[in-house]
Amino acid sequence: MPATIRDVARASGVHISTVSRTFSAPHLVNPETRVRVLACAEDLGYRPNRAARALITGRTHNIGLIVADIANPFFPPLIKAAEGQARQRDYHVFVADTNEDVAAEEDLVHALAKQVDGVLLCSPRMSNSLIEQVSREVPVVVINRQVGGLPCVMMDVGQGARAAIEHLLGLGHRRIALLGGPRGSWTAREMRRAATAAARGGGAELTVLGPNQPTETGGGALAEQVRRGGVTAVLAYNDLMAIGLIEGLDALGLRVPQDVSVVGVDDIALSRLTRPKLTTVATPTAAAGRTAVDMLLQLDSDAPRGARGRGAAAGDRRTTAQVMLQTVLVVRDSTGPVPEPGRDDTGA
Amino acid sequence: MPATIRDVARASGVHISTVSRTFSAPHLVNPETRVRVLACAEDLGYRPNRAARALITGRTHNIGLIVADIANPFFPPLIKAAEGQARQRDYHVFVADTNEDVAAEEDLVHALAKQVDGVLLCSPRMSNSLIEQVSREVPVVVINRQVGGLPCVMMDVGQGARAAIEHLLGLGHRRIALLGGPRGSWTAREMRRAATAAARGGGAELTVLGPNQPTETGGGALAEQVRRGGVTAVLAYNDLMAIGLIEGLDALGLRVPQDVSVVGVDDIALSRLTRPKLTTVATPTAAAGRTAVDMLLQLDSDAPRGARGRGAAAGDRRTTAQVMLQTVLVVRDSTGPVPEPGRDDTGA
DNA sequence: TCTTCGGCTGCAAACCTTTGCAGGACTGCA
DNA sequence: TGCAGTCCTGCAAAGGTTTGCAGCCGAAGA
Repeated sequence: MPATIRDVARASGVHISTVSRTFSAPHLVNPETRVRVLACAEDLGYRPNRAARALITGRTHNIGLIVADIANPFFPPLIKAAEGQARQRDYHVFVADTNEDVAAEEDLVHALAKQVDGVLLCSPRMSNSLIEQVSREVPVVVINRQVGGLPCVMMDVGQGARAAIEHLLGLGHRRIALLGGPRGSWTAREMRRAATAAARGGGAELTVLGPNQPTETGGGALAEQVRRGGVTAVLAYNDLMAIGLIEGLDALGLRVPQDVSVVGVDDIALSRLTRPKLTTVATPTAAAGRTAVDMLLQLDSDAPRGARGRGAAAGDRRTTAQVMLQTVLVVRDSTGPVPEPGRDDTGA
Repeated sequence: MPATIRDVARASGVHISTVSRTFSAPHLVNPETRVRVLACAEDLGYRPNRAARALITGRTHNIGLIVADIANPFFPPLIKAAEGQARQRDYHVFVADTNEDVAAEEDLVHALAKQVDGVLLCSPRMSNSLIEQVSREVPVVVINRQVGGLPCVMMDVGQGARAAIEHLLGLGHRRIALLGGPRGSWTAREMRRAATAAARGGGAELTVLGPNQPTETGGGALAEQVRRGGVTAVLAYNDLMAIGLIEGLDALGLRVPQDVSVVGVDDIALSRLTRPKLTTVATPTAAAGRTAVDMLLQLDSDAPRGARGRGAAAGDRRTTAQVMLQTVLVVRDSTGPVPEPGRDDTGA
């Protein structure tokens, strides 16, 4: 049923190669012929078969986007932005969810490799060496992690963590807890490094709790530890954990921000809707998605287009762009001045 | 660089067709040969090229998933479930976002048509006739809408709305508002129909406000109208609007549920995290995603597999499955008994 | 010993495009 | 009139795979 290039050729009385050129190199075909072909194509509802085209050009005009958990509210804005940017450039995007599983992650990129011109890896959990290995099979741009010389786009959570700690210091807090993220997360390491340094610089004590599941439940589970630790402020790995923690503290009878200040990271839509509204480090997720797509497509057009097969597939011109996006601290209602000493479990 | 079937054939000393069969019809090849071929394939890192396979089989093993807005928290759980189900069946999924735009929606399904075995249309904004038209080009399963005889999976918001209204009636409310959804939404119509009937049955008065943008802002904008209307309870088109409304009411000095009861629809993760926790009609979005994928794949395997080209592409065996998923009312903290009469703007 | 059959493998066409090469029709110039 | 050059078009190979058909080999039955 679907019309092929041959049907159009027959209908318009030209050779298939002319039809092909009408679409892929219009300047090579006589204007009159072109309009005739276009008219027939329109009539028959012809659309070039991308798979067949990919077979010979080596360009699929698809990209893959691999994330740890689609339902984690951090990702949808990124996915949306990436998809929009890609489509504007006439690319379609495969979205895949690894469920935070390393093996699934690897399988996925292999499975997708032949079908895409490149893959976006969001907050991958794979080891660096594994990532480098798969990057030899298919062009890769990494989001939210720095791995070797691979192109990547990061959000400066280090700076964000520092700003958050300084904000807390400014409110008088000196005993602060950091709710760590998942094992193997680059972001988690960066935050820890920066937060520790900032706390030390401000003469405060920072205790690290974790690693943890980066979810609401993961945050809630730490409420008891936070209470026992006697800290007056908490920086959480992300907003979800911060919100979970606030819930948990509430259940223990601790109020935010009167008893404990809490700051999150990401500024997901949700953080504006909870009560208290969450103080958080806003990460430019949409910009990251767009930038990553641009980088990937750039990489792609730099690649040796004609040299298919054995050609120097990669390595020649390693575009080693690594961009760092700025974060900004958004102060809302979940942080406040350190409580007066003399409370049950806060005193020295 | 990537190994082809030919490389494997050469390495294992058999014809390419034998390699092909090793993968797609293993029982046709001698066990010894098979292990040898498999070993060579493994060695060379060979993976069948799906595009080439698609070219001849007519099956891409891809599906398309078209949603109005990836960032709307209603969709991610559905996307996640659909993607998981698809991949389990060895399908990859294209996700595309229409930004609530009808034209984009149509373009998208045409653009995707050649590259997928079927398309999932989530809460489409296209007209019925347009949907039926595109469904002749590519198999379609519609989610959250009933259109002609097309296969679809719906969530019973009618029943949900009825349950919500009955819950409110039970709490003594007799003046209730319905916050309508976007124009052209099937769900919105169903809710309205059911809610009106239920209210009338219970001797209550139901005023419909809308249509509206199905967002937090859309809900917030109605706070003033709700106050002026003097209603004691509100059923919102979805949780986002309900939450926005609660915010708006709060700004006007009205407390939920003491002054006004609010019920949402969807039970997005968010609704458990706001204060007060939202009473809402839970819709089985994940189940809907999985079911829709199953239906699409079923459709696909029913189709005349061999008869490519002119064959009876559709129409023969219209699998007209239309499944309706149950919803359930989740009572939390945003609904309560009707306030005592005598308050400023509630009295008759 | 001859046939038959089953199990396995090779052959080649087909799927739909793109693209280097060559050829045809024309134009303009000498 | 002849020639070079330009524009356009057709030819055919190529890309990686599947699959109907035919052929080979060996075993079983007669």
